[in-house]
Amino acid sequence: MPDKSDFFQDVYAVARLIPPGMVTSYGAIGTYLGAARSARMVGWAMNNAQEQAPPVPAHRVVNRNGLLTGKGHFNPPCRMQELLEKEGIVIENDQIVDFKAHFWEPQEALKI
DNA sequence: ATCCTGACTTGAC
DNA sequence: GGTCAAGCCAGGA
Repeated sequence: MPDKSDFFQDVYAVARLIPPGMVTSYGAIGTYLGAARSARMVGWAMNNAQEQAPPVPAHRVVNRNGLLTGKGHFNPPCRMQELLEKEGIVIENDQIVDFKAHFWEPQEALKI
């Protein structure tokens, strides 16, 4: 059934596990999946995530800088920022304020 | 088949 | 501390 690699499904699964008000980085997911050097694939997976039936909170996934790099890839751009702000995350200049405090690590959430 | 690009990360200067 | 360059895998031309 896996049209795409299971890696993609795994990325979606982890992304959906991200609790509201929390954000994570592509590398964090990649590292958890064992693809630390393939953070780009995580981003590519997110591109398909928009077509996935179960909505994937891609807006909770940002780069290691806490910068909303994928903002322009959303259906309506800037939607990402609004969604994050709606969840209580403060964003300034397309960058998450106190990103470290809102950082969510799959390895920690899924218990080591 | 090659070359380039891309929602990234890390190491080095 | 910021900036540059290389590495990474997949997809499109």
